[in-house]
Amino acid sequence: MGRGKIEIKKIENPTNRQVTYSKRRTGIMKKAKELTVLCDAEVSIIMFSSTGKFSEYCSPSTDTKKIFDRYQQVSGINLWSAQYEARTTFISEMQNNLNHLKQINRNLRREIRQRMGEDLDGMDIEELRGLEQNLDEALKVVRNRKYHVISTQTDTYKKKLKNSQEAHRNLLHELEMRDDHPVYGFIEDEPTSYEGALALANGGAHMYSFRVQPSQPNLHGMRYGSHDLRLG
Amino acid sequence: MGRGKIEIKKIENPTNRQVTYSKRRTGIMKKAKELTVLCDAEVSIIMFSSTGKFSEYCSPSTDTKKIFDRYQQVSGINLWSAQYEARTTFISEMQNNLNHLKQINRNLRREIRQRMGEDLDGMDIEELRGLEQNLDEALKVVRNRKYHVISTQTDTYKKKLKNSQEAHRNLLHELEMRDDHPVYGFIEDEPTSYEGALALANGGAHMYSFRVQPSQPNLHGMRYGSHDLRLG
DNA sequence: AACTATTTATAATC
DNA sequence: TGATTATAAATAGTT
Repeated sequence: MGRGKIEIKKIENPTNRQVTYSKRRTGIMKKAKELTVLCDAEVSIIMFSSTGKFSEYCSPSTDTKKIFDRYQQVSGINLWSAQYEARTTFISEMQNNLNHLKQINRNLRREIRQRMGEDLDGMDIEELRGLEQNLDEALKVVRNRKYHVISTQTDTYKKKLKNSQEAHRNLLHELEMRDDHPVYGFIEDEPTSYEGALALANGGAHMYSFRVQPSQPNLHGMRYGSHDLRLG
Repeated sequence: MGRGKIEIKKIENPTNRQVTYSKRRTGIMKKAKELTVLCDAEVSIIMFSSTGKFSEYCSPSTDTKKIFDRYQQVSGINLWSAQYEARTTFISEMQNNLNHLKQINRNLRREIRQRMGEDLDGMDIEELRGLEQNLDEALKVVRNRKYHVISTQTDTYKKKLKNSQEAHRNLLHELEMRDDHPVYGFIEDEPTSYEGALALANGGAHMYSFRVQPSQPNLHGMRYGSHDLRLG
């Protein structure tokens, strides 16, 4: 339609091509609008000119995204299904892992409660006897360990004290040699015997202050008693 | 264009609407093809009629997916981000939950190991003392429970035995009364005393066979000893 | 689905 | 670019 008929093939003159693109683009968009209104249709048009210029039309009742979703459903072409479905699988597997872990944690908690003498109602004699023996053995090991730690710490303390005393004596000696001034002796204000340390360890105050760094900060402060751990 | 001018508004007659849709759809598709060829453009058209019929056109040099990808880049609109990113967030949160659960799992296992007298190296005297006391108390509770269960079972057993004996006597009595035949007396082949049952419970054979149904089947068989639980 | 009178789109031109 | 216009193309109403 126009002053003359044209052959439908690429317009080589870039200016002409651009002009025609502009005119025909307007025409298509107008037609799309008319179709939308006249026929109550949903239409999405996306186009790029040869120079990369982008234009779109979308019927007002919807948006490009909805058209896109519907397109996928109808066409069966799933444009991002590969990634999407991979994720669905992944999520499903994670969900299973999560549930499995929760179950395991519940069991572990129950075991701890039983090891604390709680929740024993469901146990038969065999199980109770097994638990009793296990606790008995553990108690012995823990006691031995405690005594071992106490004696080690006492030894270390004695050694340090001895070194300190010696250093003090040497200092005194040096001072006496140099200035001939009399100086007060070393004063003991801590128990040095193993027995003393043991007594304190069984109920006394905080004699030893070098605490081991807790390796599980989120459990610290509620070990051997409280089990109010969230999540599972 | 046609026999008469028409107003651009929805065609109420469904048949007319469908006919017009069909004619104009053909027209737009033809225009799109011409535009593609004449102007070397990329065009994507997706449309749905009011009856839900789907049609599409895409310039042959490309495909709808590429057009959409390009559309996303140019428009900045992310066509699938909403669902996709929601999943990303969800996965991330699950990952955190999983890690948290794993950490809790490790802590619970460590506590069990320590309650079994293992893995005590990192514990200071305060902690060891706390554990020792806790084990000691638990042991007492478990022992009491065990004795309680044993005595209850023994009582039940005694009661059953008594009933059985009585039934037997009654039967004998009835027989004697009826036929005047001499019959062998009741034979005891199980210990009936509390002391006997206790002795067995502390190391003997499986006298009591009524086992409680395990409420954690996946832990059954490795309680109080093995902790080879997977996952975490 | 074919026809055709008419409207509409647009190629060439300014 | 934008307006004009002669003409090709599209299509509304009809068969």
